[in-house]
Amino acid sequence: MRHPQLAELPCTVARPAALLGERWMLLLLRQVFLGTRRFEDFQSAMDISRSVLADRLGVLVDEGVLRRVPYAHEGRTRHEYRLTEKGLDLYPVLVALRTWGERWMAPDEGEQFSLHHKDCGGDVQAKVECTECGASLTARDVRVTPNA
Amino acid sequence: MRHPQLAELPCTVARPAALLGERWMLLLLRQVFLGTRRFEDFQSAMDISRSVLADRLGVLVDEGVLRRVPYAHEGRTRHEYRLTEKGLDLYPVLVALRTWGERWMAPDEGEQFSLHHKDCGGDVQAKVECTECGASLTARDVRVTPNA
DNA sequence: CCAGCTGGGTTCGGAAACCGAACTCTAGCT
DNA sequence: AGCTAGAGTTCGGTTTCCGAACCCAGCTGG
Repeated sequence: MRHPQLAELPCTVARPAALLGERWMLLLLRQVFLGTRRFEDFQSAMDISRSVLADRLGVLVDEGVLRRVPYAHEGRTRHEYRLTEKGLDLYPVLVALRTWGERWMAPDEGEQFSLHHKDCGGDVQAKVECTECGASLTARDVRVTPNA
Repeated sequence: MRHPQLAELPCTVARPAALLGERWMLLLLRQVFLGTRRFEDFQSAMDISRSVLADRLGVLVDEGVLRRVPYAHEGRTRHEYRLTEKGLDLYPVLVALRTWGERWMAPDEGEQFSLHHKDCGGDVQAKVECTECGASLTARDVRVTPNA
């Protein structure tokens, strides 16, 4: 199973994992959520090669995670890449990465940036929750059952 | 910045993203959380080449996400790969992927497997939460501030 | 009106990563 | 001693990635 074919497995973990597990994808999304929108800005922020950057942005646009929006800049039409609804909905994945990174890979210098709830100023964290009883769960609290 | 160097950035999103954004890593972790432990089982479940599988498992062991545990099997010593505490703590990332996949990439056939809270049987979901007020947040509810 | 600059890419040839198949090594079983 | 099975390692050929160079459209300045 070459990697591309994995994306067609009928599994809601494998499919996103195959898409976001491509090199650069998560880094690219991190950058998007930090507010980067333009080709040149991605390129200088991440130091990725132009051809691969063009390719990855294209994939994300094809998948409907980003959309290419024209806008006026100094009297010219330019484009920027913006998150769609589908893309915005990836936020928990990125926050989960950060929550894990904070706990297990924290750099000595402390964080580059902070996240706060706009309304109350509180800290932001990813959690796994039971939709029934509202309990906060770890892997050990969950039972996996294969479907028919 | 070649991809490997990204892992040394002092950023708690970039570092995990560089590790898990390597090809196969997320798929491998999915498999681990589904209960796969042995080399041969990973190989047949994912159809990854043996050399790359050996390499990736090695990286995860070096990073402390997995540990190689000897155990007895039909009177012989064998090894299996098991999640460490650090590895178990990646659960929210995988559940976040699944929550997103369910919403945006669901296959027609329905899910391969279900997740339920052992105690109450309820459904399991990843969420972003404010640790202060407990509100459930989206990307739009969060303010990003660069640190000094 | 033509050269130059800038954002946003595409097109190379060489380097790195990946692949399947074959090989190795260790241990028990016959 | 020979066979089997798990767990890798090695090897030659194919993809994918990279940096650098090139392309194109639309101002700007001379």
